[in-house]
Amino acid sequence: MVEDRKLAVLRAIVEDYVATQEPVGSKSLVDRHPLGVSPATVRNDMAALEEEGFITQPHTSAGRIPTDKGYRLFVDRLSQVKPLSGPERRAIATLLEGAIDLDDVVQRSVRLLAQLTHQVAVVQYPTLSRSTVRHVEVVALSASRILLVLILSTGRVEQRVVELPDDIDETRIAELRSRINVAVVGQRLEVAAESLVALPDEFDPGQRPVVAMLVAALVEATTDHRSDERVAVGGTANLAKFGEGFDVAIRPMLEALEEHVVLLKLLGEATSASTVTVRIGHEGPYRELAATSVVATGYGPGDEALASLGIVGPTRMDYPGTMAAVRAVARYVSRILDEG
Amino acid sequence: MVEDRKLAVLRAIVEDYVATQEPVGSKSLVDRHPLGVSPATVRNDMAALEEEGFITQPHTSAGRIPTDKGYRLFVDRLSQVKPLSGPERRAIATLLEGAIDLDDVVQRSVRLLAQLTHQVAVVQYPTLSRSTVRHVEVVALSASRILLVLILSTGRVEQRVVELPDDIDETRIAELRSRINVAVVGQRLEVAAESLVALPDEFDPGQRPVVAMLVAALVEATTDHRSDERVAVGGTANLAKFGEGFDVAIRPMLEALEEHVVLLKLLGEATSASTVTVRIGHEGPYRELAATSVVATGYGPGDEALASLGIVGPTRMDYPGTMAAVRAVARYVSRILDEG
DNA sequence: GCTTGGCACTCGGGATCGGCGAGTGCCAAC
DNA sequence: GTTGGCACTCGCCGATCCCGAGTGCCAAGC
Repeated sequence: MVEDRKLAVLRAIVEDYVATQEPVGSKSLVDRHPLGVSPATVRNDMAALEEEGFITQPHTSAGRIPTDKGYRLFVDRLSQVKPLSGPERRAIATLLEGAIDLDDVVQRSVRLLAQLTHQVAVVQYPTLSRSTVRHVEVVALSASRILLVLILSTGRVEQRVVELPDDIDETRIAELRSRINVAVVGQRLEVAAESLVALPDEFDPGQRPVVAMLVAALVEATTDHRSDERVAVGGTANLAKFGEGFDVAIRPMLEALEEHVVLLKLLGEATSASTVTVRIGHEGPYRELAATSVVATGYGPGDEALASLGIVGPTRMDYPGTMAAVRAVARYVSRILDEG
Repeated sequence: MVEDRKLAVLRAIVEDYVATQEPVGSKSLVDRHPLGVSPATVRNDMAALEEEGFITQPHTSAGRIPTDKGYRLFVDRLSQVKPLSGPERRAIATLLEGAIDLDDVVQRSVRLLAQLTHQVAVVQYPTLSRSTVRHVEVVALSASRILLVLILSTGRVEQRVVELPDDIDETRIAELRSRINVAVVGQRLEVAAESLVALPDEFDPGQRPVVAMLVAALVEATTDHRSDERVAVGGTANLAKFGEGFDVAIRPMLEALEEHVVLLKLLGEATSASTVTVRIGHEGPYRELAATSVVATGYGPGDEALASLGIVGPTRMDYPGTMAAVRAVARYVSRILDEG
């Protein structure tokens, strides 16, 4: 079947190009792959593939390299997922299980991902808005200074200091603490914010101003999405692999990595926890990143995606291996979050 | 005075080289600086400076560039501190004052430093060991799971979950909370750790195992210096300025930036809060970083250095400007920490 | 009708080479 | 100690050339 062989040729081109970083010609292709046909035949197929836009020549009289469209076809139809090796799985499991707290989980994941894929890894911190309130602590730092500590189901801790106009005694604080907790523990953040807003009305008129101040600080802490934008980046040193194509590839990537908003947008397209999303080259909104691809997926306890993680690298990358690594890490992280 | 002019020549060479990135010759030197002598004279001085090891020629028949020794002399004796502009000072102040919590302060500082210096900025999180305990919170997550939250004077929060063998009721927890706080609030971490170790003995023998478990977790949290090693890195995109000398300069830097331990060692030499330390090229322990310099200083409330911050960049950098920026940021950050 | 070997052609990359010019060191004169 | 003059050095740049990998096309073969 001719069509099948054409696809086999495309697959072979992608694999060779990713491995060697050099345009691949018809001769070397038949040498390295058991296609069972002559170079001339492969040339015909290549001409057809080029016609259809899957491959291109950097210049006349050079081999072919895949286009973004070619990579896309490869990723969608030609690549089978490459399962991780046993040792790799074990390494992931043991490394992540040693994590102490949420920060540590994120840090470790990002390192892990960078090591496994040899690319730049990006891990978004779990979103605040989808997590629930585990506990609210009210502490008197001095007679009129109150420290509020908000502990979330994901292990995240937010804190705010509130300066009160008047002194307040321990009994009051204890009462406040218990009533606030009764009102919000176990609720999702958005819901908790609503419950909080209604809270001052339940108190004596005399106390309401104080309660209102505390509530305001808490609401601010729950609705402040600044921290949603936190990401950890790792494996930047892998950029050094390039060497060639500096301006085209590395500079824009370094810039993007600084801009966490951009990163989040890139990752954000991948919201489902069960699928690995691949954005190839120009497919994204950023023209400067035309030479880079993003492989990302959501993660979180259950099948609910609290946040995304993934890698950013050159379009010319090992997609099957990378996708497998991203998926594996996402699963393990989700499991850890489930237990914690 | 001849010796004076030789130093003036050195200063001019450093300034020109930093500005143009190109070896500077005798002719262009006299054109751009009011030395009041002819190129020939400058050549004589240059020969002497080269003899003494302050400058060198990349190859015969090229201009001169400063050696590490030349930069050292320049930094120590020839450069006068370049005060920041008013707008710059104001920008620093307003940006840092908008910070919400410790994390935010660090993040903002690192960005600021990167922007001001156009180099890669590194800020170490305040060391745990020198800060004091502000509050310890004990929260029951379930009947037998306890969450410990340790809040420090620097605004840092550490948390640990402890699984108890038996259930524990709220009264006990309240008692534990209050006694633990009485024992440690206001103490430095090392002291607090000691107070904690003695604590179980004050309880009934029946309660001691539980107390001991909580204490162990707290002691671990206070003495765990893992978190001392936390650093924030920013401005990596500034590395793209290089372009040339990729392998020699950028690759090792990217690698060092990944290795936080290495970074800390580099910054760590700068422990004093009042002086800005400069390490030039080969002066440090890392041979791979021979093409890079570090400008760093300590910071912290009062004159006590809780941690370090600084920048890493090519030896060929604007030392006066960079030193001024590093010092200014350190001062403002210290002030913020003082108030918070 | 696909496949294949042959063949002329293209063109980028590396090697070679010569001229240009910035910069030097030295020396004699001031 | 400073200066102008001068011969010399050597890296950079552009021009030229050649090689070889790779192509497209065509005619013959299965």
